Amino acid sequence: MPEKPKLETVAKAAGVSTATASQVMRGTGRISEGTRKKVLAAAQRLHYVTDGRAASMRSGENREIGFAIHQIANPFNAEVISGVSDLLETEGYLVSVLDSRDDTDRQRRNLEAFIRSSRGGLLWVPAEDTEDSTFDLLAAHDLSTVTFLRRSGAGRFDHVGIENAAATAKATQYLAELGHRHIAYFGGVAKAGVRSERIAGYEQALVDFKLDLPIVWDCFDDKISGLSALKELHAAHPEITALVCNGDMVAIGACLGISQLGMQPGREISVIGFDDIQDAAVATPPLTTMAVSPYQMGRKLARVVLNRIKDPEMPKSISLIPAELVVRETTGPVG
Amino acid sequence: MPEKPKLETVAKAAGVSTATASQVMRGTGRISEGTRKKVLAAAQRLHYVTDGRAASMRSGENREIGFAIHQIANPFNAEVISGVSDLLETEGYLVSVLDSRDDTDRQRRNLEAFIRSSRGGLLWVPAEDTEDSTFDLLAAHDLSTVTFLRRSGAGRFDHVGIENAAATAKATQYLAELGHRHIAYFGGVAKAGVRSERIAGYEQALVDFKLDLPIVWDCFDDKISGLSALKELHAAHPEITALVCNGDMVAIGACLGISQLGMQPGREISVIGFDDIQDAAVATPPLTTMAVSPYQMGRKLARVVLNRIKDPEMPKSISLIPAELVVRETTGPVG
DNA sequence: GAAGCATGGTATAACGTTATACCATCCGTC
DNA sequence: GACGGATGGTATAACGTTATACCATGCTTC
Repeated sequence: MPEKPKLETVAKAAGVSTATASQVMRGTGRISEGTRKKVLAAAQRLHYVTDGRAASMRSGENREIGFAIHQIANPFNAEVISGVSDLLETEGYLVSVLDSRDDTDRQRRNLEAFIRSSRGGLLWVPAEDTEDSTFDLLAAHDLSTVTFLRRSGAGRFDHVGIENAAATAKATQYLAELGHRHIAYFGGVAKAGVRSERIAGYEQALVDFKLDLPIVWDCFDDKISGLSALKELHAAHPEITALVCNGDMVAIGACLGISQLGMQPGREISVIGFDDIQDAAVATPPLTTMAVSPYQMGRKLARVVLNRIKDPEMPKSISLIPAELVVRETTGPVG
Repeated sequence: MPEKPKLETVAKAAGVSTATASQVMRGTGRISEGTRKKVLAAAQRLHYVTDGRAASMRSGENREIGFAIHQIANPFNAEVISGVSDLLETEGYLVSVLDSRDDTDRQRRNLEAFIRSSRGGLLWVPAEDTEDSTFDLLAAHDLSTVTFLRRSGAGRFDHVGIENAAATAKATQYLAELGHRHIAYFGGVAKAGVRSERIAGYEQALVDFKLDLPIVWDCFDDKISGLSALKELHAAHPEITALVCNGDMVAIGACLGISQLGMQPGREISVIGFDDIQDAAVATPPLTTMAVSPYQMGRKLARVVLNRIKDPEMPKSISLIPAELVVRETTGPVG
């Protein structure tokens, strides 16, 4: 295996200086067609690839964007990543993903890695319970950072998120209009962040429609947890006829539980999910849910970070995207 | 916002040379406790983080490993990533993921990015139809590269994969022993790679058990495609009583289709999936499938790349992991 | 043919680390 | 008190690029 080729190798092979070779590789347009061809041919032949570390150190530019995410194994997030990369790729950037799995230590190591390598920009879904010191660390190194979904950091970063409270209020209102009076908030465990915003919207709607006191039922946001938690909830509160859920996975789990109890989702108990993941439409029965387009959110996120890179001085922005009620078959009039 | 701190800043603040500061940060153990404390304090105060580009360029080491994957939005792959990172993190490495979505152009850009940044190691699930030139490119830059799942590159890389042929042979054998004679291979579209290995195992078993001629039914590997493809298959070949599937998603889709046709998976038509994703166990009915532990495969993958980094001269290795038949409720005697 | 200018090439000093080699002290020993 | 060996600190040359400034050449133009 030959030595890794560097610019010097290419330049020598083409019979020019490294300065010239560099200009050809960057396409400054100052080099004559003849020498350009020679250099390009040599580069191709030697499989030359610029050393991005040296280039980025010298030029201060880095076209690799980091995405620090809380959970890669999540179809919603996967779609977001697609949206982000599609847009950034058209601008010549590229997105590398680090998964913290909602572990704050791992998250810190991941973010430090992004700082170490001086990524050109940083997209970040902060883990639940992220320490203030982590926000401080990031603020101290001005990478162009955008927080996503979970807003924190005291306005020191751009943010893209969902109108959570408005969404759950809308869901609750819809159920109220169908005649439901005993509506629970179902799923999730966090006390702060996104979930607390959603619970706030739900509680506000209960007040507005003069409904029963809120019941918030904790459980992890996956199908299996949702299934067993639904049974517990039904045992403890048989009066409940409708659920506003923290996510589609847990909502589908709840529907499974309802079926296993010999009832039917949308008849005895209505269920509204959140996210509109792919499975929601093909679940049995198809799930009523609050839809936000993760792909579109990803594109928005990309646009925000590009703006920040272009103009680091611009005041921080906040973009909140509304969720839309998609009625399928897990909701119906109280009966 | 203050300037980004560099080693010089820290050294000055602590009243020592950059050489000393560097030694403290790296923990060479040659520096006295007193100065060590001073430097560490200054570093902390200034939120100093080593510039990995400079460090890696000078030292030739890079503790960031790249994972070029064909599809991030895939629960199997997500588990693999967890396994890889867990093991690598204990060794002080860190895994960043690039998703090519089975697009060979995007894949090439991604791999070039890894080469540009001289990642310490490279894990790679080659996209279907990867060009030879891409393998050449990688071979020319000896990053420690390990291919995963899809074997190619003419033995120039280490490889970790699944015993595909043996697995589908085992699945087919099990169905044959239940009395099935008309067994189809269901799902997938690729003509080469993993799927062709699996089809080979299936066909071999048909021969061994003197069964009907093979029927291979193409369709994309997701639930919805599986659902409609099953109906087409049943219309075209009503004699078929069992399916060996290319993946769990498509198998679950097939089960949905069977139900919609008024039959019951495991009764009129038996179905065996592949992968044993989380949903397989909670599907209705629970899916019989060929299980491989993605998490364990991830750990294996990590071990292989670590060995390669430690000893670049060692001959290339191939590790094939067997799949195990997990019997649930979608298979039963022919009847 | 001298002045002015565009064109195309190059020498060189950064960028922020780390590895090497070197130097100053101090301590103990005979 | 001269010598040998730790111990702990530092000056300096890389690593592979790119930006800047500079230089040589040839072409206009009057």
